[in-house]
Amino acid sequence: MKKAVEPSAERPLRAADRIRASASELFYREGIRAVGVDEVVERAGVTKPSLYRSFASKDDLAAAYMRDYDLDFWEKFENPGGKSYSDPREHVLAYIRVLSTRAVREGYRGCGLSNATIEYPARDNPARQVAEAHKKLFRKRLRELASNMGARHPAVLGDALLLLIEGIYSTGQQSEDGPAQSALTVAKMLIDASVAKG
Amino acid sequence: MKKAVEPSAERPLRAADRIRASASELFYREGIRAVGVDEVVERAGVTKPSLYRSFASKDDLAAAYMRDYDLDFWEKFENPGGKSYSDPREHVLAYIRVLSTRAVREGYRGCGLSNATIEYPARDNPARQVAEAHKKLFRKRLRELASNMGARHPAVLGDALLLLIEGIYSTGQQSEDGPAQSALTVAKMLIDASVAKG
DNA sequence: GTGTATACGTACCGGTCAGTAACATTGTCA
DNA sequence: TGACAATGTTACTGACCGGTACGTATACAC
Repeated sequence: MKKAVEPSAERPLRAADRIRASASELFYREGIRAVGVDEVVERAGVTKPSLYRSFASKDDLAAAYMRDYDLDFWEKFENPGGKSYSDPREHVLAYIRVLSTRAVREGYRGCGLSNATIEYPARDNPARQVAEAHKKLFRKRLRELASNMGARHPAVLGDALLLLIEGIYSTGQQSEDGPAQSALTVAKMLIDASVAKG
Repeated sequence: MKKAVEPSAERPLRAADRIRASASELFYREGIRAVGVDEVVERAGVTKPSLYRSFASKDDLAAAYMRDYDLDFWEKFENPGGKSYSDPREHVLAYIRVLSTRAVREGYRGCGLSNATIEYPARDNPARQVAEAHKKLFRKRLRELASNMGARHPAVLGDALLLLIEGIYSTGQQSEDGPAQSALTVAKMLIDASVAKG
């Protein structure tokens, strides 16, 4: 049998992957602009040309970071705390519970996608474009969940939850002991006020 | 009568002030890290040594930008749309109305203070410190207004409003036609659900 | 072994960035 | 007129940053 020419699984971990991992960690913690490519490759234990063989530019690497972040996000959102939920209300509340717990811990750095949007105001930036596409989908998903909850105005409840969640991302970086600790209560208020009673 | 030695009012506008104005505009629009000192002085119509005669470093200039922003913010917050309000509920709603109108317009760039916190994750950064102090005060002020509204739990309503407002700042940059358009409705929901009826 | 492809490293380039030194110019007030 | 304060002019530095030209090591094919 011919040895499979799969683009290599296992193995000590290829340079490109080490770079992705290193970039994800550094870009999230310090911000994309603040981190130089030298720092990325050093932490990855590889050299610069290896980076530019797999990524066309730093912008391209940043976009890859965004895509990785996006994947990771959906895993966390759809299975908050590692569990899956059938009830949309419990689903959203579980995500917010897990999120707001993380958000009040020291060193929390918010949502990498939202942060990138702030670091790169230019619409045509590749990283920003990934982030924008993500947020569009996230909004749609929240609206869907709001609808499944039986909200009178799913669009409004969806937006309310999105505003709340983005508020958690943002204030979580501003201080520990921040408003995120009230987030779960607020989420319940919003849902209960939006869903027809009885 | 001796001519007052006020630190100079009127006059064609001093270099330091032109620099502050230029920096404020550029830092807000493009982000602090993205703007070089050369660009700041060029727009101000002055030269680099003038900048460094009035500011110790770029970080110091960024901190000055934060202080200017802070002043401007409180003016906008306490007198939304140029009017003053005695009723706390109307006051907050007026701010959110004006804010969310701005936030759905193209080119909106959110809150300069929140953005700086994201650009500078390090706690000891001078600009970030100004931003953090500001947010602490803002939270306190919102709690105060929530209390004046007669909220059952002023801390919770204050935090809810803060989360909402930060959510507007953030999502306003992500797209026009964004969730900010629902913000006023959401604010009313939050307040009504938090204030004892009857 | 020799060819070939893959994966990686060494060393460097040009540009930009924050910050400065030294000196010239202007306006104001006495 | 003379002194002082504020600003402009020019030119420079050293660090960093994104990006690249080019050489090297390993492994498999025949």
